[in-house]
Amino acid sequence: MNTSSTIPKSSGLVRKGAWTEEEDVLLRKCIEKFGEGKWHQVPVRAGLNRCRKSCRLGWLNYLRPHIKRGDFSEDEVDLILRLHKLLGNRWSLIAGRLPGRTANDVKNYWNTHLQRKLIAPPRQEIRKCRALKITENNIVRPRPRTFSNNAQNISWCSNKSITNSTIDKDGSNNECIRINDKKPMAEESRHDGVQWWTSLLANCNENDETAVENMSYDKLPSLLHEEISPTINGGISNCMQEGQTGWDDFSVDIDHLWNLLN
DNA sequence: AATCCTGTCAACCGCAACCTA
DNA sequence: GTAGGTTGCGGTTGACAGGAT
Repeated sequence: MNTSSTIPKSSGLVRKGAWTEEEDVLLRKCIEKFGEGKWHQVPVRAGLNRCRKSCRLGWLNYLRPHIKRGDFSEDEVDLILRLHKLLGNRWSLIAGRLPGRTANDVKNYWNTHLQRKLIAPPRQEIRKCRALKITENNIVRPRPRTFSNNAQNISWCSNKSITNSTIDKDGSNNECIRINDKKPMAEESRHDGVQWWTSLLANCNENDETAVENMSYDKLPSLLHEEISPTINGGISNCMQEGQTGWDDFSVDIDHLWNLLN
């Protein structure tokens, strides 16, 4: 972030481009004083000639405490692969499971290191890949959002009240989520959420139990075939139900997922 | 030594979801 | 119900560094 040597680009009144050390200090002081959030006020409060997005990004990706820099460990890479297989490009969710890593970091790492490996494996491995049976995997795409107190009665996605789901397989062997339209108690719903993850993982493991256990090229093709299922998108909303007010609650379910992954 | 090529990553942009009046 | 404002996400871009030629 501190690349004051670079020539700042400017368009109109709002500064763009790399942040200077001085700007970093101003932003840090502002956040320390007023806390995170209210990003539209941050540029004024901090005395920065930056747009609120730039301020937010600067804080979240670089100035926030405990940001981890440097190479990803094997464990981290393994986890990224597992979660990406499960969640798709939900970088913020994946980053949420990697302490000190930001969504931008994870996304960049995926695009530069992992995606390249997936798309262009070494020639000698291509033949191996072809020989493998390729299975399709559905990707869960929860839409992370913040929820106010008012929002707790709102279904996570805009679908009707979806409360219980099971993973099902139709005749074509495509997995889908069957939504049952009933309203469980809060505890029940959380349990359902855990069950949902459990079922999902069980299904994933059924397809290729060790596909992401060992990061080798001959295991990668199955990761390439990801389909986004809108029904799954609805299904995951089951994880957040009555009495669950936001991602804090959801993270509990993610914790279960985490345990299941390990 | 100069130039080109490629990889990396910080930062920006557009957009959908959400909030509030 | 809705319009305007805000937030956060993911995709993309562009500057820079280092290696190859």
